[in-house]
Amino acid sequence: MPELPEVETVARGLRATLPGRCILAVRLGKTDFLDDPAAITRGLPGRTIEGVERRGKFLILWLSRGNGAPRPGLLVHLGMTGQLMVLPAAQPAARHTHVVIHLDDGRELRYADMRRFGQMALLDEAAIEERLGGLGAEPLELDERAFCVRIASRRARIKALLLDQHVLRGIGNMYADESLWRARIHPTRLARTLRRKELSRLYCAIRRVLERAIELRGSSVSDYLDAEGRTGEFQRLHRVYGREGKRCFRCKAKVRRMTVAGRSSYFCPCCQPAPRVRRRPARA
DNA sequence: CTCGATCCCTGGACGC
DNA sequence: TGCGTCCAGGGATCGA
Repeated sequence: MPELPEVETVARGLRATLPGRCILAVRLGKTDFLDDPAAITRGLPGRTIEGVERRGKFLILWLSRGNGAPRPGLLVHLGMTGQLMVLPAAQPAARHTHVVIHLDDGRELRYADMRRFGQMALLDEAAIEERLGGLGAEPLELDERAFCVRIASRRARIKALLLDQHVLRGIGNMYADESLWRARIHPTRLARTLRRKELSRLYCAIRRVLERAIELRGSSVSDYLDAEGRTGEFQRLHRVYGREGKRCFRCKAKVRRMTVAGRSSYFCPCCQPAPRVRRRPARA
């Protein structure tokens, strides 16, 4: 599952090799996940890739503009199973490859996505800004005070807030659970009940987890691969995610799983004590 | 504002 | 061996 560290790893891989390359042609497979397939096949050829940016879980390939027109960009979201790789044209395409972008150096930028939960759109800069305008802050560019301001007054459960891309952008289910475990906070705690010390622990935990995960090129739990086709290694440092029934690394209690905000949440019932009062709609 | 439910999609795990 | 069923989840959307 590509979250911030995985997308950052892909972005770095693409940034190392794509800028300056010109797009010769585009070939599409299944197109049901593209908002405008024709815009992509018509609009990409002839453009030069100028830069690669990540925003939350989105990637933007900035492209050369034609005669004073607004700057175009290819906006990409990897969804659950999306992979972007730069490979020699001679190499056979992997299964579920749905977008092939031919480059002027004999390589191809390929997008494969088994479940097609991803997105890809060719838009001008204003449209990209508009589309991404609702995103929250970059977790690694936010100081502790600003983090507290965003979280402290909210009534929602902390896990739901961490997953909400309008609050912080880039955190998904794995890194939310890993951060909450490190901060010793139960996923159903209401954000506004978190004490200052807990908020501080959570802020630090998020930073450490994301920074370390980026160093290790992300987590390959299912089929995540980076732009060069390599796996990440941070899954080796996972402490709770996917470890239901196994022993907590801190206290040896058994890791539990419950659904929070519609997603599986793994936590240690001992290190991350549940809130005492659960909200129940009063019913006469 | 916050919640749960629903949909999109495929492969892998599981039960019989 | 083979089939059916369930589940995983990012994000959008809808109704409560």
